[in-house]
Amino acid sequence: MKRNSDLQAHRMLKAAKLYCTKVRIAILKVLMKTDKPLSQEQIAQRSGKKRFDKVTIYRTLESLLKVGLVHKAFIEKRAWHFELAHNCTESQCHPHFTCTNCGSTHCLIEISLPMAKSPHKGFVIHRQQVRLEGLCPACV
Amino acid sequence: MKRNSDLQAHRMLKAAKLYCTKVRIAILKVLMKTDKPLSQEQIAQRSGKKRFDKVTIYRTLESLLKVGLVHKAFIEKRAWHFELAHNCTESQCHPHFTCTNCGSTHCLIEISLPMAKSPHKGFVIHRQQVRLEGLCPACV
DNA sequence: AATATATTTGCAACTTAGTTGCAATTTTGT
DNA sequence: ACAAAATTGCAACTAAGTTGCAAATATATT
Repeated sequence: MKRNSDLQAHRMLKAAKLYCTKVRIAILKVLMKTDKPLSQEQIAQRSGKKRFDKVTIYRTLESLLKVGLVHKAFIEKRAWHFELAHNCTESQCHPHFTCTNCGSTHCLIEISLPMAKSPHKGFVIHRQQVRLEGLCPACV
Repeated sequence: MKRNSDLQAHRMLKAAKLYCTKVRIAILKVLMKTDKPLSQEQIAQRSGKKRFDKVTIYRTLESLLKVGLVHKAFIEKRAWHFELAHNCTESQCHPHFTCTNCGSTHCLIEISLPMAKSPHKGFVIHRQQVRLEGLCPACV
């Protein structure tokens, strides 16, 4: 019995011409169920009792990253965090907010800043990431 | 024979009520001489033949960070990078640009984005960091 | 200048995040 | 069901950063 999210994951992988493997589907489902960027450790914890190897998870995330299905978010506590790439344009994702008090991270999808304009010096800007710090509603 | 930069480092530390130690002065001088954020490894390499212990460097940077003399910049290659806090306002530093081709990082001090406005949800934004990706003049 | 106190430093050992090589397994197209 | 291509899991490793503690240094006081 396949669920909606399974089918959706399948579709995403097919569209990206990636093999539909258990790990990839499991990870996509984990990311579909959350609204926060997750570390490999968090993904491992949430992807079912049969814990996948961390190497596999890293490699899976890398393959999903390469085809643009997920994004890497700024580090908190020195670990990369990943999330589905929905709601993001090619050049800009939503800002990520980290609470300096409790350390939690939130995606502020309501906010978007104008893209930085390249200075005359010959830099070509492709992507922009914004990270915000402050107090979350629970800690204000 | 003390140099200008020594005196300046001394003054900065005095003003911040920190002990004027060799490591702190050496690190401040290293950071004064560069316009890019440096990792502890890079700082170690540049702070003279008598290489300071990395623990010491990390702790020194932390003390400088706490009094606001330096800033931590976004990670590249999974390592924190540090730079003098000059040219930064309380709420926003200049954007950091990383070249996706050669991996070099530049401080784009000419650019500044408007501060993000907090959404109504009760988030209080204190600081904003912007990271840019693209091609540097050498790689265009 | 000598001393007492407070702070900082260096060492060793450890943790955490992420990577590499390779053999075994799984997925896909036929 | 089979072969080719891609993915997975394991073990071992690297790189970044941290902790505890004893020794060394900086500062203020005499």
